[in-house]
Amino acid sequence: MHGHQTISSGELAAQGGTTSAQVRKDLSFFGSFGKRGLGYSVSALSSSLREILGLGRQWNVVIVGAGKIGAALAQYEGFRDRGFKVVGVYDEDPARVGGTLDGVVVRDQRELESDIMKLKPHIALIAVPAEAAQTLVDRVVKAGVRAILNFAPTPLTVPEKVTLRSVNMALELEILSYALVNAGE
Amino acid sequence: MHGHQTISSGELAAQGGTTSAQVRKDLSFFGSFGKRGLGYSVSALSSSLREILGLGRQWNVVIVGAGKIGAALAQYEGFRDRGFKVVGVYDEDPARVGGTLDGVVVRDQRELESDIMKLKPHIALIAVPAEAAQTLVDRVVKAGVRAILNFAPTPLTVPEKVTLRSVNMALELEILSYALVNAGE
DNA sequence: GCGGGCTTGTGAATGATTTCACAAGGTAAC
DNA sequence: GTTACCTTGTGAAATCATTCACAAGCCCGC
Ligand SMILES: NC(=O)c1ccc[n+]([C@@H]2O[C@H](COP(=O)([O-])OP(=O)(O)OC[C@H]3O[C@@H](n4cnc5c(N)ncnc54)[C@H](O)[C@@H]3O)[C@@H](O)[C@H]2O)c1
Ligand SMILES: NC(=O)c1ccc[n+]([C@@H]2O[C@H](COP(=O)([O-])OP(=O)(O)OC[C@H]3O[C@@H](n4cnc5c(N)ncnc54)[C@H](O)[C@@H]3O)[C@@H](O)[C@H]2O)c1
Repeated sequence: MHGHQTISSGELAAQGGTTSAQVRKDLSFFGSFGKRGLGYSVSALSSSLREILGLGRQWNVVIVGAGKIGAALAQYEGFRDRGFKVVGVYDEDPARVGGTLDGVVVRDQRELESDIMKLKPHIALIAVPAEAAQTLVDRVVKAGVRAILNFAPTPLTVPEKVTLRSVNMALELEILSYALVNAGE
Repeated sequence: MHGHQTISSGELAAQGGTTSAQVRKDLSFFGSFGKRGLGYSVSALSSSLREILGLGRQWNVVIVGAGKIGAALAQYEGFRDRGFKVVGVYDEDPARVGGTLDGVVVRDQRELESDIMKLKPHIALIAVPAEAAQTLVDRVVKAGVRAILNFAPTPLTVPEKVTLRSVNMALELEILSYALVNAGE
């Protein structure tokens, strides 16, 4: 941020909107990265965290559903920049299959299982309507995917060995709605 | 779900992936909605919660940034279905200004302040590049918006009276990355 | 090499959240 | 009406998370 070589827990806390003690406790979970009296070396901390988070390497991603949000995700530079590479996009709509999104061709969802066996993607993004989401999750899990990020606004279940996270934007708006109704109390 | 008239805390918990005690404690924060021995009336609970969350009414939303994610959000039916209406979309790119997204015309970001004063939207969605996000947040706050949902992967600050929530998809992927690296330990 | 000034790493204290457990109250069958 | 059975609502206990506070360690100037 300032081009400093080193940064203190207090400065990190200010940037992240938390407290210095919190930053130190969190980092101490992984080990001791700081130097007393000085703080943390920005470059050493950054590379240690990248290592710990598994960001040194490339992760391959498939996107299921090439609609509005699926297309936006497929073309999102923020993923590529961070080492997440879209290796496949799938849809059931013949009008979308065969189209191209940021260099990746949209393929028929019937190819999903065989492609996953072949490409061995690490992560699947689920961007289909809520009604179809569980079915697609079951299919990618069966084909071997162990990490899923879901955008459909519906609860999903996965086996224990699979990590599932969900982004629920409508819920976010409902939380804002509640905050607005209860503002100034 | 089953067409039941009534539902127990245990069934709600199973659906939401939590525990029955948790459901009852959470609901008790707002009042007593259940009948002992029977559970909760689905319709009464649903309308009470809609009331409490402020979902009876329509909330007007402006979207700042008509790029890939902004366009997807502008056309997202899930928002309209839940009473969130997109009343304006803004961009700085002349190639996008004047275009139409789901019936809403994209307007020049220079009109942002005057439009907000006029339309009085309740919520702003920020879908511009990270570098521009804080500036746009400051502008919509100054113009009177009290609730913001941010999609740019950057920390933002707002005055205390304003509610800010952020959706950080790259962070979600990093969490999955960490889970994959530490799988089976 | 020594002392002053900073900042880490971490136990202990405090605060928040979740889980437990059960009395109170309701249903329904007979 | 009585009994057998459920489920809520909620204090108390247990767990989890944050904040406090400070000894230990490191840098730097002298
Ligand atoms: N658009 C948004 O901004 C947005 C935001 C948050 C969440 N979501 C959620 O993301 C999901 C997709 O939303 P969208 O707006 O992109 O809708 P969309 O209708 O534009 O896209 C859905 C796509 O999924 C495809 N599809 C349907 N069934 C399929 C199947 N079995 N296999 C493969 N593909 C299938 C459809 O052909 C379509 O292309 C929905 O669950 C929605 O609630 C969307
Ligand atoms: N595409 C995705 O799936 C995705 C997912 C998560 C987060 N995001 C984030 O959302 C933001 C937008 O991403 P995108 O992929 O839509 O990028 P994009 O480049 O497609 O869109 C950004 C838009 O913002 C406009 N813009 C730039 N400065 C502006 C200003 N001062 N006023 C008004 N408009 C302005 C640009 O003209 C462009 O149309 C980024 O911060 C990105 O990190 C995108």
